[in-house]
Amino acid sequence: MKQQTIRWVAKEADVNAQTVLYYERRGLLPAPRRAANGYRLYDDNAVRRIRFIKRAQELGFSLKQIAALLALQERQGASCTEISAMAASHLEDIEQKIRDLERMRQALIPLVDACPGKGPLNACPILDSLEGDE
Amino acid sequence: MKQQTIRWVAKEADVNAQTVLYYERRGLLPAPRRAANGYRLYDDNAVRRIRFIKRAQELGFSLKQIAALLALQERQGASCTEISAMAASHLEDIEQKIRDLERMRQALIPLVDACPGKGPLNACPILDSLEGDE
DNA sequence: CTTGACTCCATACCTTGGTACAGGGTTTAT
DNA sequence: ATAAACCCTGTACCAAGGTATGGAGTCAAG
Repeated sequence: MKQQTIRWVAKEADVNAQTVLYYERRGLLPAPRRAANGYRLYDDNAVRRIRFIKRAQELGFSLKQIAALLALQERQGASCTEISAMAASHLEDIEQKIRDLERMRQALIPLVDACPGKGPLNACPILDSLEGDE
Repeated sequence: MKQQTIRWVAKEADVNAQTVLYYERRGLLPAPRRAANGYRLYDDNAVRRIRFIKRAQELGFSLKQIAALLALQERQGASCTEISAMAASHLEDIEQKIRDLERMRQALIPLVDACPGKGPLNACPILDSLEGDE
């Protein structure tokens, strides 16, 4: 398991080297070992850790949540309970966002449909709606 | 149509007075008339304008997009075409976001279902998935 | 031995939609 | 006349997830 530079780990995990530093500052990556010259030394574990972060981001987790997941993962004697709770809560957040967007969509569709796409603005149903014809 | 202070317009439109200033800086509200002492003077049009902004925000439009909508609304001789195009494009953005969230949801559901919610972490399907069992 | 590529650290900048604060003038009420 | 409450301008701050820049040290090749 040879130790490599920040540029190496960044390339392996397909992120920017700056981003690796950023993750370290955010507590998502542990402070790495240092070479004699002060350079950071990374190994495969660091690559795996960054890939973990990326996958969690793809599932919509924020870096803050991911930090919590990683902390749990590290903690000796932790059980699935908290991980499961976080995932379930995050799933609810996502479902809430979907509902919010779905509501916007349902409000927009009739407006887009009703708008002739030409003609004067004073007859535009979209603007009418925004101007508050309630 | 009597002229009133920033506090009044903020209260009428149900926003913070600071927010009114912010909208002015962002070009969403025109620079208002001033009283002799330099105080801003607003009328009902300003209230309507802020409410327009709020309603557009509820439909998911960004302030930048709203500024564009307002500019079109002001422009003499503008037609529905551009408004319609903006709304349609925004609707597509929303639908894309819904698809993205839906994808996350479909990835999360089996994980949450599979996780026993108790027991050791090394058997947690959620962490397994994030650790990259592809 | 010098140039280019890399690293270090610290700090600034970006977007979005505000909110807060400092330091000053004004207005209103007591 | 003085304190509370309001207004002005300009600036800084917040979250989130980075990206960029500056000045300095280091390392490998020609």
